[in-house]
Formats: sequence, structure tokens, C-alpha cells
Amino acid sequence: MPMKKPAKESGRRGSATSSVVAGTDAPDASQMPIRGFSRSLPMALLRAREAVMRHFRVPLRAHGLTEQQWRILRALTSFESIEVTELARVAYLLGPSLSRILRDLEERRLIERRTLKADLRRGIVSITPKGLRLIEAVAPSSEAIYAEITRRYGADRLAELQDLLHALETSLADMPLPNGDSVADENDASL
Amino acid sequence: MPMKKPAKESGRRGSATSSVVAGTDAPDASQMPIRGFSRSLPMALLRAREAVMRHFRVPLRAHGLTEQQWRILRALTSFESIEVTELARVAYLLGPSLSRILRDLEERRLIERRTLKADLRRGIVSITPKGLRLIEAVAPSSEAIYAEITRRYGADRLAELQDLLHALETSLADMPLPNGDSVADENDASL
DNA sequence: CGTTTTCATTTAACATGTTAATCATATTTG
DNA sequence: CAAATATGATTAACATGTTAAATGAAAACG
Repeated sequence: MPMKKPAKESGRRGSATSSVVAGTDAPDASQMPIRGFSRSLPMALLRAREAVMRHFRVPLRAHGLTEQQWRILRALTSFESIEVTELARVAYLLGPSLSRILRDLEERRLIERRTLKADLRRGIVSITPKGLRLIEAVAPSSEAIYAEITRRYGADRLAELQDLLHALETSLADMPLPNGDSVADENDASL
Repeated sequence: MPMKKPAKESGRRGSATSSVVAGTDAPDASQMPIRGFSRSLPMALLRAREAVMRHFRVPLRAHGLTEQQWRILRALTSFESIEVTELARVAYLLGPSLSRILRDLEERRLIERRTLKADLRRGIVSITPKGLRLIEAVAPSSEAIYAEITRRYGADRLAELQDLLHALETSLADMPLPNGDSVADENDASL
């Protein structure tokens, strides 16, 4: 059940996240509300990612590409053709986002689609020559930025960071999600 | 000028499942396009963040909050009141997003707004008792999840990761953005 | 074999990210 | 002070994230 909303007033929904952390900030000691906040891990990851991405956005946008479109085109250069589901996994996009982006990229003739004859549910995607030329046009700037980031941060630290990030993913891979048997919203009587 | 915006008729079909195809990248050796891709730093940061956040999303959503709404409410618990611009900085949100979210949170009576009499352009935001109760209702789950993540990953590695992430931000803080003197889109003649 | 179930993808609906433009108020200048 | 400029916040417009539902096709069942 979708949980409507006239698109006018407020709205609910959501996703969510965030959290906590450890600490060295917070007012004093009366009762830290939750925890450091500015040291929350999701926030730290978000800030670090933005610090990196804001550099890549410039050349991408100059070529009319978003970050996600770039991820898809780049992934496609690694395969002669690839099924949509596999592409979603490789480019790390959710199905609905991928669907929309593929529609756009197809209209721009940067990719082509067909269906697997053996299973008409499955879509096969491949990059076009035009798409390849676009990739080649953007790649130099992209590589230069990556090189400068590596130079500034240090190749060693970068490798260590990548290791720690991957280890984090691995550590949480089999962590069960919470039950979610809680109240529905802030209008709950208990509030 | 925004990006593009086709929107036409339907589209495709198909899909794909695991099975065949290669592992993660690189077809063979014909010409490695750009870089490992799956090793890109932005991707690693994105994946790590998602690995963490998907756990927090459950309890937040159960309380009708998105991650960003939670960040704002949590930030507000650290201040008696705060200016909108400062809140944007603390909660790490862009102005337009913050504007929309504040409108919603105000309608839900989770925050209150007024304007600074000395400068009518500036808005002042504060959390309501209802907002505080909501925070208190969500905090336990949030803390429990953070604790479990810390337990699995290790407090030491977590601290090291935070240090590396912060160092990355610092390293790139004064890196100049590219010039962006490139072509406008893929229809450029040079393609 | 027809019905049910599963699967791959897309569409729907809403919230946020992102860049540009607009509005109102303040500040600076001529 | 009036006009120009700067600043804080919001609105506009489009793209993506996110969850749920719908669609169409294949597999499982009975």
C-alpha cells in the first residue's frame, strides 16, 4: 500500500538513517542528546564522498552527464553487452533509477537495448560508438582529477582507506536488519 | 540549465539475472577503458555508506522520518535555536533541500520558526517538545545499531576510518575545481 | 495444460540532490 | 537618500534515491 499524498502539503515517507557516534563534540555533560553527531559514520562517509565528487561533477556536467549516467556508460565499456540486472549490480544503482536512466541514454543514442530471445523478460544493454566517443572525451579530465586526488592524499593512505571501506562492507554484510515493529509516525499517542 | 528531460513512451522489457557474464570488470585485455571502476573511490565510499545506512533506515522509517529529517532534528537538539544557514552547514544539506524539509517539519509541528528582528532575511529554527520526544523515541534503536556496527567492525578500525575520512576531506579542501571549459554535450561535432 | 507463483523490469509516488533563478531585505555607493 | 549591489532564503526544474505496486513473461504445480 503506497501511502498516498496529494503532492501538495507535507508528506511523509522516508527513508532514513543517520546516527550517532562517538565522540568529541556536544555541549557538555548534562545529557548529550544522542552523541557526537558531527562524528557520525554516515555523515563522515557522506562528507568524504562529496569532497571527492564535487571535482568530478564539473567535467561530467560539461559533457551533459550526471554521475550515475557516467557510472553506467563506464560500466558498459567493460562488457560487450550486459543484462539490466547485472548492470544494476555493477553500477550500484537501484532498478527504478536504472530504468529511467537507460531510457534517457537510449534516446540520446549513447546505448542500445534488445531483449534476450530465450527469455523476453531480460533486457540486454550495450554502449554505442557515440557513447564510447563520449567516454573517451571525458576520461582524460576524470583521470587527471583522480591523479591529483591521489597525489594530494597519498597513494598509500588511499589504498588503506579503500581497504578499510571494503572491510566495513564485509563486516556488515551479514548483519541482520532491525525488526521495525515500532510505531508508524510522530502522531503516535505515546508522544 | 538543468540536464535533459525526455520522457516518452514506454520502453523495454527484459531483465536479467545473475548467471553468466563476467565477474566484476574488464572484459579481457583489448583496452582497459579507464580505471578499475569498481575500485573508484567515490564508489567505495558510496558502497560503504549504504552498507551502514540501510540499517538505520528501518527504525527511522518506522517513525516516519527520513535520514535528512533525522539529521536536522538531531542537530537542533544541540542548539537552543539556530539560523537556517548555520543549520544547513551543521546538517550538511543544501539550501533548497533544507527549505523543503523545514516546511514539512514545521507542518508536523516538530520544529518552530521565527525571523531575526534585526535582519528579516534570517530565519531562526528550533525544535519543539514534540520533536524532542520523537528524537528520544528513535534514539535507542539508533544507538543500538551504532553499537552493533562498532562491535562488528571494531572500535579501533572505526576510529582509524574516521581519521582517514577526515584527512581526505582536509586534503581536498583547497584543491581547485576544474575549469569546465569543455563542450556542452554529446552532440558536439568532435564526437 | 490451465492456474498459480516467481522473476525481471518498469511505473508510480514521494523525498532529496543539484544548479539556476527569484524574492525580499540589507548594505553599499554615487 | 536613490540606485546598484549583495545576502539569506525560497522556488523552479530536472535527475536520482527509495519503497511499493503493476506488467509481462517464464517456471512451477496440480
